[in-house]
Amino acid sequence: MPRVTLHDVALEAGVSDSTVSRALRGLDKVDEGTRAKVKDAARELRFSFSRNASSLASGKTMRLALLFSDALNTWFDSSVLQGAYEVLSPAGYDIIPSTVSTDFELNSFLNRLPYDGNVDGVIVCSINLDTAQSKALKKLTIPVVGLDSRTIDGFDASVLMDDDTAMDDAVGLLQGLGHQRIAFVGWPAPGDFRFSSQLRAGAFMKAAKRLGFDDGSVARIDLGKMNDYRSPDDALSAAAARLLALDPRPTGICVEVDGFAVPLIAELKRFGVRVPEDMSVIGFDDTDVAAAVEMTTVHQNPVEMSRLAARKVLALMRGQTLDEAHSVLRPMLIPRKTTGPIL
Amino acid sequence: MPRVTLHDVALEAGVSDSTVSRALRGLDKVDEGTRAKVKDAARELRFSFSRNASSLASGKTMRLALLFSDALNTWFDSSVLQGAYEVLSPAGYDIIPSTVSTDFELNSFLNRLPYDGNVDGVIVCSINLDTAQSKALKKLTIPVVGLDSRTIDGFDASVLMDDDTAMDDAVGLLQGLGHQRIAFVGWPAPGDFRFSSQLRAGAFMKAAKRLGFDDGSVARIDLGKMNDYRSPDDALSAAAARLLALDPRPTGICVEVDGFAVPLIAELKRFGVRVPEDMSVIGFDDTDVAAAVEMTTVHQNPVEMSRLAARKVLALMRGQTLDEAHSVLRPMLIPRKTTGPIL
DNA sequence: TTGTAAGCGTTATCAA
DNA sequence: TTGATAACGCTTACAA
Repeated sequence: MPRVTLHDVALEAGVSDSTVSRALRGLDKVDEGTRAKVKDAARELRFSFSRNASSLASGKTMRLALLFSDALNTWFDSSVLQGAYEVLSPAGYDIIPSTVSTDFELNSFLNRLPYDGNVDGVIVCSINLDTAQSKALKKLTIPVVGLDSRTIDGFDASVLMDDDTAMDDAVGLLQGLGHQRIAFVGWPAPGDFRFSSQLRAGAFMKAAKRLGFDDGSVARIDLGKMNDYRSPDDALSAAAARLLALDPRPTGICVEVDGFAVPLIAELKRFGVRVPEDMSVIGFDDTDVAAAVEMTTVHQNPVEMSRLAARKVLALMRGQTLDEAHSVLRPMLIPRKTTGPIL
Repeated sequence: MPRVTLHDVALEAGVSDSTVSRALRGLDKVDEGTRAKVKDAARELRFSFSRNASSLASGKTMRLALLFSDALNTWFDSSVLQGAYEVLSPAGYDIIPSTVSTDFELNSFLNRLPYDGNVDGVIVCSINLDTAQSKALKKLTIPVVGLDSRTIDGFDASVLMDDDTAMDDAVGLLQGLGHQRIAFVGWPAPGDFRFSSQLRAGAFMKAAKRLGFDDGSVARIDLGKMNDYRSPDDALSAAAARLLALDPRPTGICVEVDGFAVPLIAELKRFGVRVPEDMSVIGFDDTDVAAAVEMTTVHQNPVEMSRLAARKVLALMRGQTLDEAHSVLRPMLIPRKTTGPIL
């Protein structure tokens, strides 16, 4: 099956190559009559552009890279994929996902980028860059937007969640329900990175302080990295054990992500701790699972966040300037059945 | 930031362009001394290949298209993305997801493909092709593998689940628990397509017959398409209402997908039907949500299926032949807490 | 409004 | 083992 080229269409339509190019790309300064003729020929021959050739000639690749630090089938990452696809695909862009799980991989990615020319833009997801990495980004000629990153440094644009306010809401709910002793349970992240973990734990401590909890009544459980455990179940047991060992034992906890909070509740039950009678639990994300078990959680919408980020790269790739380069979204606390008053 | 080209490296290393190309691609017939020299120059200049130029010259794009009929952030599709990424990325391939939701879109995709030359292969996911479409595929010069499709017609290779056996297991469990009246609840699929719905409904009816249920004791609820409803909640209410209207009312049901089964259970509870006391429910997929609510379901592993499919395209793209082009995987019934004996 | 021709950055063929 | 040189399929000045 020999490739049908622009030239074939030109021959068929009886015009020059450049006219075909112009006609098919919808440029002006083309007689509508010839355009119709060309389109007919193209349709008949089933012509479609070689993106490679177009890219090579024009310098635009019409491709965008999405960089993740976790698996593509996680709730957050797959939502980002979908959101980005929704806005980029109609604009004619292909999206190309990649993942990195170590700083080494991240650095290779970042180092290759500036000289690479294989994509027109990048969305970087849930990755916190260090100073050197941010600096590397600044040298790029293609736009890079950060999504769910800690800082906006180095990014041409970004979309972040306001974790502080969310945490105020969450801790505020526990306080309002009468809880005096509270704790934060960090999620053992996969890979080398610390994600936003440190962020949420820090936000929790700040919120607690702001709301008047004293040091003795606030605990923080840091479980390290997932790789430190033989299995996710082990991490879960560790979390439950450490929680119950706390003295005084907290009656209200925030768990960094829903995906860890839901099985933790089951694990707690196994230890004889009822939720919410003995302990109130608040998660973060509002995934399907959280909704299914009616867990109180902090809702965020990564599809929407990603659409916004994609609109930003798109504008930047088109050479436009953004009126608001850096957006901060407000997550929303959804009280459900895993939080209750002190009995 | 001017692009660093192969030529720049050649200049730096004091050799010809072609030598750089050969050296960097690891081809033989290159003196190891010069190769080292070239590599040094490349590293120093931070050179990386332009995929576009390589593709144009070589005819290989090193890109693979993934075609879905549903959103990228669904459980199944995102798992496929991840599985494919795991095997194709190390092999140097980029993966490019696209979605189609109408037959028209599907046809445009298929028609463009053969003359397109923008990808080296395609994985088609959960899409049932009609005869004309299968025929169109056969003309392609790039390999196309089907994943979770109804038939293997037109595909160079495929990975399917054995829905029949799974259904035998599911219906068998209900029967074993003493249920005399059973029903299948179809999931109102989004978009134009019917996915594997018809397949599972059909498999259910067959399994029931095989196990000795007579026509009067088996019901099948077809809810049409999601687009027919104002909201997913409406579809849910419709399902529950139709179920309860059944006379005699079934005591055991199979629901096409977990994602519909879980909220349906909640809806049933609202109607005063307890699960499993009044009605046993079996789902399909074994998603996180199913596990979280301890629902009996039929487990399948789309990440693993996708890895297998990806290995197949990869081999085909490399011109190898497959010893087993078409694989059928066996799903597994996981009994949990939504099924119980007749009380 | 249309055509000519020079790239774009590689690979591949053929000589050397 | 290396080096010219002609593709690859398109875009884009510039000329007509």
